[in-house]
Amino acid sequence: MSEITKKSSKTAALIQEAATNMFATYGFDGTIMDELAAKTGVNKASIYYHFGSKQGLYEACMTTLFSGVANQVLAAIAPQDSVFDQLSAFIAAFSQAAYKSPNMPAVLMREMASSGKNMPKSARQQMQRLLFGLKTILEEGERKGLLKPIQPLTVHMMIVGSLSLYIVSEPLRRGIADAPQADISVAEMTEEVSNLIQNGLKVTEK
Amino acid sequence: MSEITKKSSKTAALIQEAATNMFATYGFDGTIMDELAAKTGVNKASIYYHFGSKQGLYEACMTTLFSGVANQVLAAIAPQDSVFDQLSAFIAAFSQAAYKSPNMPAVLMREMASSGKNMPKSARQQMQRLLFGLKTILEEGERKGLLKPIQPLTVHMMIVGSLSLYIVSEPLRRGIADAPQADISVAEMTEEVSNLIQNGLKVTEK
DNA sequence: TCTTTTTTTAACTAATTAGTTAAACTGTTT
DNA sequence: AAACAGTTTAACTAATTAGTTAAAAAAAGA
Repeated sequence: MSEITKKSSKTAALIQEAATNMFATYGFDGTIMDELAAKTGVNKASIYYHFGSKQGLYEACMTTLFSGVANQVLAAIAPQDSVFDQLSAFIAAFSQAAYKSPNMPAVLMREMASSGKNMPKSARQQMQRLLFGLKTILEEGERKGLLKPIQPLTVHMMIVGSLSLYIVSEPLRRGIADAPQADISVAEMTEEVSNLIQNGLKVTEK
Repeated sequence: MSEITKKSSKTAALIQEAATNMFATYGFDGTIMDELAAKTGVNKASIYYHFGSKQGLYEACMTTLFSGVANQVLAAIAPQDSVFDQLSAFIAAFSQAAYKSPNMPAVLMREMASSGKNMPKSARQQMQRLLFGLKTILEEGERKGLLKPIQPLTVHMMIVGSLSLYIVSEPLRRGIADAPQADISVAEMTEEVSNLIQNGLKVTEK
């Protein structure tokens, strides 16, 4: 073990995991370092030893939380597939990534509401890469005469906005006892979003 | 003047307006009462006199912020119109309401990320009424054989999620200087969302 | 105009919060 | 085994935060 010991990496990871959950649930200001220490069983000074400050901890959490999102989504897209399959794969992969890590959409929404001022550059870049990947699909579809022209940002917002809102609202929807039938699973939601977007963009015969 | 004086209603309104902006920007925990007092030029004790507590102030702000949203949207729908026009009017009215009051989508997103735990019942009811109004349109469209079957919640999430995310991300998008052409106006976004959803739901000839 | 009620104020309070210190403990290297 | 480096700890600190008090000021009512 050279720079980082086993113990230290375990402690740091434990802190980071708990902190990510708290930041997603309570926001930056609502996450209290004493509570985080209590939650992890780690002494508060250890947190400062490993991460330097609350802000430093936040940035580490965000960097990890958003790292790989774009990779996962872009990796799910096979360029030789039809643009419809590419689009479908994009939506499904984003949905899966967000569902597997609900802290990500929650933080994304908080950061957007705060004008992204605490969002590290690396996280922003991940979002940019998503938009660019989607743009590539849409442009190809338009070029082949299969998809209608549309602003990539519109489609991006519809995918990210709807699925993020759906996923983070799960606890709230579960609490609404008067509308049990109104709720749907993430798989169903994803498929419906995907179908609607594909049908909405598909060039139809006139 | 009986229960509430002119001066008191002016002061309370001034506090509430400034507080709403701050809650939307910084969240509940990030909004500091001393700063709110400084921003309004009102003594902090006056805030407590009028609203009782920070939580009481928050609830007053939220109640006002969300009041009328459903009314505005539902009022924009003419039941004798085609379901496409109804849908279009729904989307346009929500977009306008959110754009005119960007604090609303910002708070909505924050509250969703926090499982809505600080969201007053009245605000929740407004959202429920929106979903119900949309459900009515979709069911009518399906009954008439004009719209494909789809879960109202899916469409609701797509409208609210995409437009809210778009509107609150405006400051962030403006800050991204390397993609000026990638941005679009709210009118264009609204129209594209509306067209895509309508085309995506439209029953086509086989 | 006087009395009552409402509102605002300056100053204060107790609790909370992010962060710090230096010693003790643990792990690594020679 | 000793020296060095890394990590954790208990206790502490200064600043901040939500909230309070009682008097002064303003507004309303008779």
